[in-house]
Amino acid sequence: MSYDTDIYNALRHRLMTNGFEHGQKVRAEHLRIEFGCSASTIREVLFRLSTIGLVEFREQRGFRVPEQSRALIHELTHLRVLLEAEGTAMSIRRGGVAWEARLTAAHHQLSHLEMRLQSAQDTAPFIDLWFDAERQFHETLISACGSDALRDTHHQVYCRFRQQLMIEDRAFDFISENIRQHQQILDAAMAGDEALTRHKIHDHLARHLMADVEREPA
Amino acid sequence: MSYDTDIYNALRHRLMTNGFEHGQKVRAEHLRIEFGCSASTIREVLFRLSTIGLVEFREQRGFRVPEQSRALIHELTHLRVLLEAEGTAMSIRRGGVAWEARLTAAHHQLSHLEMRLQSAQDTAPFIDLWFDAERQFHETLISACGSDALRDTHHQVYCRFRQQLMIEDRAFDFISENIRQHQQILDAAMAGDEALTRHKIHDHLARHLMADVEREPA
DNA sequence: TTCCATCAAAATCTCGAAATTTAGGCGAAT
DNA sequence: ATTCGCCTAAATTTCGAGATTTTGATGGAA
Repeated sequence: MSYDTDIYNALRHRLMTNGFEHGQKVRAEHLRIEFGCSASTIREVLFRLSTIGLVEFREQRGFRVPEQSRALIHELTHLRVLLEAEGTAMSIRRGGVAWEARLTAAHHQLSHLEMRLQSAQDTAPFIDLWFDAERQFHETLISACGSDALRDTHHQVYCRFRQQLMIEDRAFDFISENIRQHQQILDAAMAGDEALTRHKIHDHLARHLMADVEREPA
Repeated sequence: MSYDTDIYNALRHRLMTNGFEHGQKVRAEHLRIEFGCSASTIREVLFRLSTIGLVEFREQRGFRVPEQSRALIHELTHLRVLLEAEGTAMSIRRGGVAWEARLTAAHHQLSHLEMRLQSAQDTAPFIDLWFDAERQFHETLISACGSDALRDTHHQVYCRFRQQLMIEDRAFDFISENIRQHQQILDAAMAGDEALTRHKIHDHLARHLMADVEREPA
């Protein structure tokens, strides 16, 4: 793994989790010192990240983290539904036992984590683990779709989605509903029911579309 | 427009049309001389292009244009159908008169060009114009979808698709069928029939999925 | 107080060169 | 004739400096 790529991955991960505030400026100069490399190297990496939308570039004004936007979360959720539903349907057709095994394994990990979350006093130490497990489950869903282009596209959308969502305090408020929905997706997929699986994926992601409605009355 | 961005757009355009051969190495050193800038600047641009898949980066071995792959064309076509059908359906719901006007205009331009193509002796001078007009028509279809994220994603997929397809000798073999299909898409969209529009978009792009079957018997 | 010009500090942007790595040719040994 | 290792040329990667631009603060005028 090259130097460039290391920094690229490190920054991408930080941008997807909680390393930066929305709208905050990304100071290439500071990162240069932190990573101990030249400004050009940082600049390269930031340009790469700007191409997929994880940072915004403005001429002569450097890079900054995109503002959080309810509208953008909607758009990215919509794309996720589109890509994940299609990718999962393709996986059901092409997948086979190996895929079913991977999916069951991913769900088991996630499920196990969510169970522990329900009874935990302090959810903080689980946050990173849960996000990883959730990502793993959703990526496994589409992993047998046979289209690298679809997986790549989904990955980009997913990164931006995760960045927009960041860590919400209410992340685990609906954990029991999450457990139920993940189980339903798994069941439908294992039963080979494409239509039902699409439907359940839509339902699962739709909560991000509902957020506005929830808040309106408050 | 910044220097960086100029070079980015120039190279992207060249990669999408016929500036490079598939699999050919992209020599940063040569481009540096051609564009009269430093190696770092070229490198930045190439990294950006690699993030969306227009060039491939291999550590210590520079950048190269992706190989042409029938499978990849299939995958990108599939994504185009997914994104364009959805985006157009949204445009039908949200778009209004302004969008209908834009779409009619784009189709008129394309249609006019295709008519001239049919009767032209030498199609070569029309190629670039036609590709631009076709892109314009398809981008206009989704232009009122209300989702920047969908438009951005479609743009990336479209760039890669165009690069994979490049200029085929047979580009205009089916020009009369193209005219008919574009007209059908326009009619369905103007009639506000989402389902029919989706269907016609699928039919129109499906010819890229059929290419294998066509060639198999030969 | 508010607005605007000026100036200094900090950040961005581009470049050319040095260090590192790959690519390809040449000749010797099997 | 083929293979292997060496050597040179060419390409890459990284860096730090200098030029340019933005940012933020200070001070004077309305």
